[in-house]
Amino acid sequence: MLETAVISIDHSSGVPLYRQIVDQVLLAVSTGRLKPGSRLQTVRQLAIDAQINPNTVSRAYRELDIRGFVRTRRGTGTFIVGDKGVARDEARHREAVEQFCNQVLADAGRLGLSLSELVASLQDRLTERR
Amino acid sequence: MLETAVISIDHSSGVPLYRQIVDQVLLAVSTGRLKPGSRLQTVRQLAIDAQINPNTVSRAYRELDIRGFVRTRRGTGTFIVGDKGVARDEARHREAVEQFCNQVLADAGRLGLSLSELVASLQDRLTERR
DNA sequence: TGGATTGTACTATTCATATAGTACATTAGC
DNA sequence: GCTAATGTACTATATGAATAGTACAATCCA
Repeated sequence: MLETAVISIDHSSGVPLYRQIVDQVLLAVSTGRLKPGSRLQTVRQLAIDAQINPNTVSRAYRELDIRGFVRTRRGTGTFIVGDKGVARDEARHREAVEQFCNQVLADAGRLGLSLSELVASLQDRLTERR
Repeated sequence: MLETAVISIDHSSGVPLYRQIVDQVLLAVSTGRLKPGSRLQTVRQLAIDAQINPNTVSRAYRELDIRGFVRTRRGTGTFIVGDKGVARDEARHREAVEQFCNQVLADAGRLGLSLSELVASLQDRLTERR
């Protein structure tokens, strides 16, 4: 039971749930947060945690399996595959940052927060950190 | 024809198209990129540019109209509304920014994205503007 | 006045997504 | 072998989103 809760679902983002799962696992792999052999949450557990249907989780895991990033075994669980995990993929990582920022901006826009004040606030935290 | 193409659609993001439009307009308003009186692209033009259906654009504009951010007039176009900027509570606003940033940092952390690269990416967008 | 432009309404259709519910298959471990 | 846990298959259903197509309404402008 070493699996960490890497996956969190945003029900209001508009992004398909199964896709949020896939994306987050891929990202976690590319950042090294999930290493080969790491065990994902069980289908049922993630379904409970994220308050979604087990079928939806299963679908996401199956897609990851097909794409070769995880290996799934009935009765056992779903695990990150050994050497598919290629050392941190820089391109993918940059893409992830881009997408994440896009989402942040969209959310901010909805809340009426401006880009400049976000940057300012985040920057403060950068300098604060020692 | 002074409207600038503020809106770009990502067909592969999973985010509903009409929602991308709404979000981007809100963001552009909050950053001052779109000012009161600015004219949005026409329904048909944006539909062509973004390669989507005019109905989808219309739906987005209608939502923005209902929420009071734009004013739409047949035969004329769709324009950013004057003072939706409501005199705002600065303290409350700063608090909102703080909370939002906390959430962003939590999400980023879970995904394995560092604060510094986020700030860098967001900063790029600040200077990109024109 | 008349035509061009703009946004809207409406119906129908297609597709993806998510869900519920049930049953089953595989594996681990006692 | 038995049981619990795991993932899977299947059917059915509901909903949202996007599209196509057509017609219409309001406005502007020459």
